[in-house]
Amino acid sequence: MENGVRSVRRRAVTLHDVARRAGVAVSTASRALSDPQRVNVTTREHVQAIARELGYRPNRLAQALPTGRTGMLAVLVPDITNPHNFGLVRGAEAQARAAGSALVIADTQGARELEGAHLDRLASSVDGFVLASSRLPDDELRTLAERSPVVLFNRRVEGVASLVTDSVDGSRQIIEHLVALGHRSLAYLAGPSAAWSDVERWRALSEHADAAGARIVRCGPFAPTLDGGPAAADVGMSTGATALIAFNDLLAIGVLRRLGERGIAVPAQVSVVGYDDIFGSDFCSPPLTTVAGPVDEAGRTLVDVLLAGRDPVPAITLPTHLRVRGSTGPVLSPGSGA
Amino acid sequence: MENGVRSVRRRAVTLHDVARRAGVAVSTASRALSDPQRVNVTTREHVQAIARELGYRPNRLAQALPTGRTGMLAVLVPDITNPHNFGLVRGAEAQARAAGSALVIADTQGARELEGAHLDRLASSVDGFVLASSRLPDDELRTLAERSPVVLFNRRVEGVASLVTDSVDGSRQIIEHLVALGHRSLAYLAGPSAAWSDVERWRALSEHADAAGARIVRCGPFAPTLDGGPAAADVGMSTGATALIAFNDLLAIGVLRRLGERGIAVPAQVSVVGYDDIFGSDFCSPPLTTVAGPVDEAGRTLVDVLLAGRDPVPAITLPTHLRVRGSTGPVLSPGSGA
DNA sequence: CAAAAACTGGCAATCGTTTGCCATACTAGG
DNA sequence: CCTAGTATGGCAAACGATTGCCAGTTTTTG
Repeated sequence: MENGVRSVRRRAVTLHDVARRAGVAVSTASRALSDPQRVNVTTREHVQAIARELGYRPNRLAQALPTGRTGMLAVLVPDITNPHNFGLVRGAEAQARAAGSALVIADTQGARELEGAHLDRLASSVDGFVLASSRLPDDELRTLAERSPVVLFNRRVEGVASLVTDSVDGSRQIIEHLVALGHRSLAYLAGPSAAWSDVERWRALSEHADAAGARIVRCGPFAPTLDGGPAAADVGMSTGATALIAFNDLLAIGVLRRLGERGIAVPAQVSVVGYDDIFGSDFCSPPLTTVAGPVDEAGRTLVDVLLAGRDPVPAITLPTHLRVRGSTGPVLSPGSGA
Repeated sequence: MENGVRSVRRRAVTLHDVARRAGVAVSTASRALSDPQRVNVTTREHVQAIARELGYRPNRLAQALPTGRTGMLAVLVPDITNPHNFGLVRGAEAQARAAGSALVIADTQGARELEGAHLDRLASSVDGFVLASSRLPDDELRTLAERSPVVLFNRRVEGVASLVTDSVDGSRQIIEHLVALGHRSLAYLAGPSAAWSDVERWRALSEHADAAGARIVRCGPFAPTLDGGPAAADVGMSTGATALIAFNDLLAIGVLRRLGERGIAVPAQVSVVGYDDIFGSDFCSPPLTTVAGPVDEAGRTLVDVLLAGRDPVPAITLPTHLRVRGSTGPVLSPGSGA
């Protein structure tokens, strides 16, 4: 009856409180709540009723100590600002929530040291890591994976679980598309050289371009942000290429803006392609042709892999497809235009 | 010398290991690391050296249990997808990191129950909550604030720390701007009615419109997303208004797209305004006139407030300003156009 | 009807750290 | 030289759960 106090006290209701009130031992109370069949139905229901009445909420920290399961998953991204990562985070969040876990987000700023610091900092607090576009060297990742569950996104390392969106095939589709439109001289506007996907994309692009008989040059690296656009656009144009392939959409949109400022018509004078199909790439002007991957699904799957454990270490590849929009068009011979 | 094992074992180095190796009690080891002046300089340095040598990392969970400080902050947003929240998260992350804390992100989907569930779930795992656009009733928020540190973003509740971007003043600026352009008939495309800022914005808009002698009608509510755009645009146009004010930029951009599809020229036939100045509002077409606030700063300040404690409960207002872009223009009399 | 099996509930150790308190040793003051 | 005061380090009790093991009490089985 000392119920009406609605007290100012901060102390939360613990299992001890429940046990005392129910007249049983803590161990029994614990089992009544988490291991139902281990305790007599009447006792169990009594304890559960008391717990409900008292508004008992288990202290997750205290639970985590003996069990080793914290119910937290960490997601490390190189740049929270990049809308690309938000699809990932959204998918991961959804799946984590469904599994009763919460998500810790950290921004590594694409810096190896910061990534390591976060890893150290969080190691004891989370059940596993999703590492998006990790910049850590292969062996460090392998070592890490030995001591805690890790799954890589858009990075492949032998022996470590990973999921990539198939940007190799995406690159093929880009080349195919551009060549079909008559482009023979292309420029790749590179992202950070520490990024695995930059290497992958460039490799695939150049191979397929070769195979298709097109010329492609690599410019950069540029900052993979809107702000990287101007520099990339100018360098790209100076190569004389008729199509610019940007490391990602952020850069591509930045390029588009710069071209607009300079009065260069897209796609009449130059075509532009990106990767990721981020928020905004469908309503920038012109809308961007880009390689889309199922990011939400990626987020969900990554969390799944993390929670499922990984005996045959999975190396998943999610398909991509080229979303053709207004930023690419047929190459115009110099005299054919206006 | 059994160092070279580089073992497969997962067990992390604990304080016990350090203490044993250093030949001191755990308590001494603990103090040597966290309360330096409590222990003799030689002992202290010896312990620290051992700790370093063994690569000791304190288990944050175990630390959190007795101290009550977890070093985690939770940020609850109604929609991770909304780029508006990116800025907030980015700012919060930066400040949290600077303070040695990590960030837990949860998506409430604008649903009261889910928000409550997350709150319950995380209460014991975090040092405090940043609640963005909370949908919880005032008294629940007050109760919550009594038992754990809470700071509200874009919501004001007596007795609870809060920070809002001044959308009241932003609304004034919108009206002033539109009226100056000759608009006298306006429509507000409302967001979720459970959203505090929707109420605020509408109140300020209608007051200022009245004062300026303009007519304004309220339509909706609409989903505050790109997908809400078509419905909002169509209803808005049916009112005969010459300017549409959307609850947020997401909705506004959706509206812009719909108007484009319907062949309605912006701003020639109708002007469009949004709130938030999200990523993309500067490169959609036409670029969106919108009320911008310092979101990054907001994120940082929110975390500051949370960590600082709050004796005179702070109620901060951050200034906003209207960023005029291409989506608003002078009202054209029917005959004056083409 | 006795013995074995199955149920229930409790004791106590454990997870890794922090921290109040006590004991010892050493320093300084009178 | 004795006493009061101050470093220094250790013991052990938290923090709030989980869980292995054991002891009673059923129930089942032959």
